[in-house]
Amino acid sequence: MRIRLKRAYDALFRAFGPQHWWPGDTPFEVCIGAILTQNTNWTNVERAIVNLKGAGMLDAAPLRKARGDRLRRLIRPAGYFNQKAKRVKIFARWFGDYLGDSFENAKGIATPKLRGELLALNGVGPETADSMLLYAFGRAVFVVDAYTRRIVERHGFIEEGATYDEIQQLFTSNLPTRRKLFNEYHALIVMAGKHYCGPTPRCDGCPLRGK
DNA sequence: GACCAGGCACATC
DNA sequence: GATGTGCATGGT
Repeated sequence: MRIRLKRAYDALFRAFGPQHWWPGDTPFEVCIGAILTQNTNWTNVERAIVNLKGAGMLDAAPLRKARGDRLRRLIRPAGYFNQKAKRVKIFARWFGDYLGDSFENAKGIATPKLRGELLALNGVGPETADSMLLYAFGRAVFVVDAYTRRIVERHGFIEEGATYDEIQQLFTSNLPTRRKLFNEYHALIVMAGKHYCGPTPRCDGCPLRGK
Protein backbone atom coordinates (compact mmCIF):
# COMPACT_ATOMS: atom_id res chain seq x y z
CA MET A 1 0.00 0.00 0.00
CA ARG A 2 2.88 2.27 0.85
CA ILE A 3 4.26 1.99 -2.66
CA ARG A 4 0.84 2.25 -4.30
CA LEU A 5 0.07 5.51 -2.55
CA LYS A 6 3.44 6.90 -3.52
CA ARG A 7 3.00 5.80 -7.13
CA ALA A 8 -0.45 7.35 -7.23
CA TYR A 9 0.98 10.61 -5.93
CA ASP A 10 3.74 10.61 -8.54
CA ALA A 11 1.25 9.94 -11.32
CA LEU A 12 -0.98 12.79 -10.18
CA PHE A 13 1.93 15.17 -9.82
CA ARG A 14 3.18 14.34 -13.30
CA ALA A 15 -0.32 14.90 -14.70
CA PHE A 16 -1.23 18.10 -12.90
CA GLY A 17 1.95 19.64 -11.49
CA PRO A 18 2.19 21.60 -8.24
CA GLN A 19 -1.13 23.07 -7.15
CA HIS A 20 -0.01 25.86 -4.78
CA TRP A 21 -2.84 25.26 -2.35
CA TRP A 22 -4.87 26.50 -0.47
CA PRO A 23 -6.17 29.32 -2.71
CA GLY A 24 -6.24 32.10 -0.12
CA ASP A 25 -4.12 35.12 0.76
CA THR A 26 -3.97 34.74 4.54
CA PRO A 27 -4.41 31.91 7.04
CA PHE A 28 -7.57 33.58 8.31
CA GLU A 29 -8.97 33.70 4.79
CA VAL A 30 -8.17 30.00 4.45
CA CYS A 31 -10.22 29.23 7.55
CA ILE A 32 -13.20 31.23 6.36
CA GLY A 33 -12.90 29.60 2.94
CA ALA A 34 -12.91 26.18 4.59
CA ILE A 35 -16.25 26.95 6.20
CA LEU A 36 -17.75 28.58 3.12
CA THR A 37 -16.81 25.70 0.81
CA GLN A 38 -18.77 23.11 2.76
CA ASN A 39 -20.79 21.13 0.22
CA THR A 40 -20.42 23.99 -2.25
CA ASN A 41 -18.61 24.68 -5.50
CA TRP A 42 -15.45 26.73 -4.99
CA THR A 43 -16.40 29.30 -7.64
CA ASN A 44 -19.40 30.21 -5.49
CA VAL A 45 -17.13 30.54 -2.49
CA GLU A 46 -14.88 32.90 -4.41
CA ARG A 47 -17.77 35.30 -4.98
CA ALA A 48 -18.50 35.32 -1.27
CA ILE A 49 -14.84 35.91 -0.45
CA VAL A 50 -14.65 38.78 -2.93
CA ASN A 51 -17.71 40.28 -1.25
CA LEU A 52 -16.21 39.92 2.21
CA LYS A 53 -12.90 41.36 1.10
CA GLY A 54 -14.58 44.29 -0.62
CA ALA A 55 -16.45 45.04 2.58
CA GLY A 56 -13.26 44.85 4.65
CA MET A 57 -14.87 41.96 6.43
CA LEU A 58 -12.27 39.25 5.95
CA ASP A 59 -10.86 39.62 9.44
CA ALA A 60 -11.87 38.37 12.83
CA ALA A 61 -12.75 41.68 14.50
CA PRO A 62 -15.06 43.02 11.78
CA LEU A 63 -16.68 39.60 11.43
CA ARG A 64 -17.45 39.52 15.13
CA LYS A 65 -19.03 42.97 14.94
CA ALA A 66 -20.88 42.45 11.67
CA ARG A 67 -24.66 42.50 11.68
CA GLY A 68 -26.21 39.17 10.80
CA ASP A 69 -28.20 40.42 7.83
CA ARG A 70 -25.15 42.16 6.36
CA LEU A 71 -23.01 39.05 6.74
CA ARG A 72 -25.68 36.82 5.25
CA ARG A 73 -25.97 39.09 2.23
CA LEU A 74 -22.22 39.08 1.63
CA ILE A 75 -21.79 35.32 1.77
CA ARG A 76 -25.04 34.52 0.01
CA PRO A 77 -23.41 33.20 -3.20
CA ALA A 78 -21.72 30.43 -1.22
CA GLY A 79 -25.09 28.91 -0.36
CA TYR A 80 -26.39 27.81 3.07
CA PHE A 81 -25.82 31.43 4.00
CA ASN A 82 -27.87 31.33 7.20
CA GLN A 83 -25.82 28.48 8.62
CA LYS A 84 -22.52 29.70 7.27
CA ALA A 85 -22.97 33.24 8.60
CA LYS A 86 -23.35 31.77 12.08
CA ARG A 87 -20.40 29.43 11.62
CA VAL A 88 -18.10 32.18 10.40
CA LYS A 89 -19.03 34.31 13.40
CA ILE A 90 -18.46 31.41 15.77
CA PHE A 91 -15.04 30.81 14.30
CA ALA A 92 -14.12 34.51 14.49
CA ARG A 93 -15.17 34.58 18.17
CA TRP A 94 -13.13 31.48 18.97
CA PHE A 95 -10.16 32.90 17.10
CA GLY A 96 -10.21 35.94 19.37
CA ASP A 97 -11.05 34.17 22.63
CA TYR A 98 -8.74 31.21 22.26
CA LEU A 99 -5.93 32.52 20.06
CA GLY A 100 -6.03 36.24 20.75
CA ASP A 101 -6.58 36.89 17.05
CA SER A 102 -3.17 35.53 16.10
CA PHE A 103 -2.01 32.29 14.54
CA GLU A 104 1.28 32.81 16.36
CA ASN A 105 -0.47 31.93 19.60
CA ALA A 106 -1.27 28.47 18.26
CA LYS A 107 2.41 27.60 17.99
CA GLY A 108 2.65 25.98 21.40
CA ILE A 109 -0.55 23.98 21.07
CA ALA A 110 -0.21 20.34 20.08
CA THR A 111 -2.05 19.35 16.92
CA PRO A 112 -4.50 16.88 18.54
CA LYS A 113 -5.44 19.50 21.14
CA LEU A 114 -5.94 22.15 18.49
CA ARG A 115 -8.00 19.74 16.39
CA GLY A 116 -10.21 19.03 19.38
CA GLU A 117 -10.77 22.74 19.92
CA LEU A 118 -11.78 23.22 16.29
CA LEU A 119 -14.07 20.19 16.27
CA ALA A 120 -15.86 21.55 19.33
CA LEU A 121 -17.00 24.57 17.32
CA ASN A 122 -20.47 24.37 15.85
CA GLY A 123 -20.06 24.13 12.11
CA VAL A 124 -16.56 22.64 12.11
CA GLY A 125 -16.44 18.93 11.35
CA PRO A 126 -13.44 16.73 10.54
CA GLU A 127 -12.82 17.94 7.01
CA THR A 128 -13.14 21.62 7.87
CA ALA A 129 -10.93 21.22 10.95
CA ASP A 130 -8.27 19.31 9.04
CA SER A 131 -8.29 21.80 6.17
CA MET A 132 -7.69 24.59 8.65
CA LEU A 133 -4.96 22.62 10.43
CA LEU A 134 -3.10 21.82 7.24
CA TYR A 135 -3.58 24.92 5.16
CA ALA A 136 -3.86 27.66 7.79
CA PHE A 137 -2.02 26.30 10.85
CA GLY A 138 0.65 24.49 8.84
CA ARG A 139 0.22 21.15 10.61
CA ALA A 140 0.96 17.83 8.91
CA VAL A 141 -2.66 16.62 8.80
CA PHE A 142 -4.19 14.75 5.89
CA VAL A 143 -7.50 16.16 4.62
CA VAL A 144 -10.19 13.70 3.55
CA ASP A 145 -12.96 15.06 1.34
CA ALA A 146 -15.60 13.65 -1.00
CA TYR A 147 -13.05 13.30 -3.80
CA THR A 148 -10.61 11.50 -1.57
CA ARG A 149 -13.27 9.02 -0.53
CA ARG A 150 -14.40 8.35 -4.08
CA ILE A 151 -10.89 7.88 -5.36
CA VAL A 152 -9.63 5.53 -2.67
CA GLU A 153 -12.83 3.48 -2.83
CA ARG A 154 -12.99 3.26 -6.63
CA HIS A 155 -9.34 2.43 -7.01
CA GLY A 156 -9.50 -0.21 -4.32
CA PHE A 157 -7.20 1.47 -1.80
CA ILE A 158 -9.82 0.84 0.88
CA GLU A 159 -13.17 -0.92 1.28
CA GLU A 160 -16.37 0.99 0.63
CA GLY A 161 -17.97 2.66 3.58
CA ALA A 162 -14.73 3.30 5.44
CA THR A 163 -14.93 6.03 8.04
CA TYR A 164 -13.25 9.42 7.81
CA ASP A 165 -10.63 8.34 10.31
CA GLU A 166 -9.89 5.12 8.45
CA ILE A 167 -9.34 6.93 5.17
CA GLN A 168 -7.16 9.48 6.90
CA GLN A 169 -5.09 6.72 8.48
CA LEU A 170 -4.66 5.03 5.12
CA PHE A 171 -2.61 8.04 4.09
CA THR A 172 -0.95 9.04 7.34
CA SER A 173 0.23 5.54 8.20
CA ASN A 174 1.62 4.89 4.72
CA LEU A 175 3.26 8.20 3.92
CA PRO A 176 6.01 10.18 5.60
CA THR A 177 4.48 12.83 7.88
CA ARG A 178 5.31 15.85 5.77
CA ARG A 179 3.15 18.92 5.66
CA LYS A 180 4.09 19.76 2.07
CA LEU A 181 3.38 16.23 0.89
CA PHE A 182 -0.05 16.17 2.55
CA ASN A 183 -0.78 19.61 1.17
CA GLU A 184 0.10 18.68 -2.39
CA TYR A 185 -1.48 15.24 -2.28
CA HIS A 186 -4.87 16.50 -1.19
CA ALA A 187 -4.82 19.27 -3.79
CA LEU A 188 -3.92 16.77 -6.51
CA ILE A 189 -6.72 14.45 -5.42
CA VAL A 190 -9.21 17.27 -5.82
CA MET A 191 -7.88 17.89 -9.33
CA ALA A 192 -8.20 14.21 -10.17
CA GLY A 193 -11.70 14.24 -8.74
CA LYS A 194 -12.76 17.22 -10.78
CA HIS A 195 -11.34 15.85 -14.02
CA TYR A 196 -11.90 12.12 -13.77
CA CYS A 197 -13.46 10.87 -10.57
CA GLY A 198 -16.77 12.67 -10.22
CA PRO A 199 -20.08 10.99 -9.32
CA THR A 200 -20.08 9.58 -12.83
CA PRO A 201 -16.55 8.27 -13.46
CA ARG A 202 -14.68 9.51 -16.54
CA CYS A 203 -11.83 7.09 -16.28
CA ASP A 204 -10.51 7.59 -19.79
CA GLY A 205 -7.08 9.16 -19.43
CA CYS A 206 -7.13 9.15 -15.64
CA PRO A 207 -3.55 9.23 -14.35
CA LEU A 208 -4.53 6.82 -11.59
CA ARG A 209 -5.57 3.99 -13.87
CA GLY A 210 -3.64 0.89 -12.98
CA LYS A 211 -1.97 2.57 -10.00
C1' DG B 1 -35.40 20.56 -14.76
C1' DA B 2 -32.36 17.31 -12.62
C1' DC B 3 -28.01 16.88 -10.86
C1' DC B 4 -23.90 18.45 -8.71
C1' DA B 5 -20.42 20.99 -5.73
C1' DG B 6 -13.66 20.44 -1.51
C1' DG B 7 -20.08 19.12 5.02
C1' DC B 8 -22.28 19.52 9.14
C1' DA B 9 -25.80 19.34 12.87
C1' DC B 10 -29.64 17.38 14.54
C1' DA B 11 -33.65 14.13 14.92
C1' DT B 12 -35.07 9.59 15.05
C1' DC B 13 -34.89 4.70 15.39
C1' DG C 1 -24.20 3.29 16.14
C1' DA C 2 -26.53 3.73 11.77
C1' DT C 3 -29.58 6.28 8.85
C1' DG C 4 -32.29 10.28 7.16
C1' DT C 5 -33.08 15.21 6.51
C1' DG C 6 -32.51 20.31 6.12
C1' DC C 7 -29.62 23.73 4.63
C1' DA C 8 -29.22 27.19 -0.68
C1' DT C 9 -26.57 29.14 -4.38
C1' DG C 10 -24.96 28.94 -9.20
C1' DG C 11 -23.04 26.02 -13.14
C1' DT C 12 -23.80 22.15 -16.45
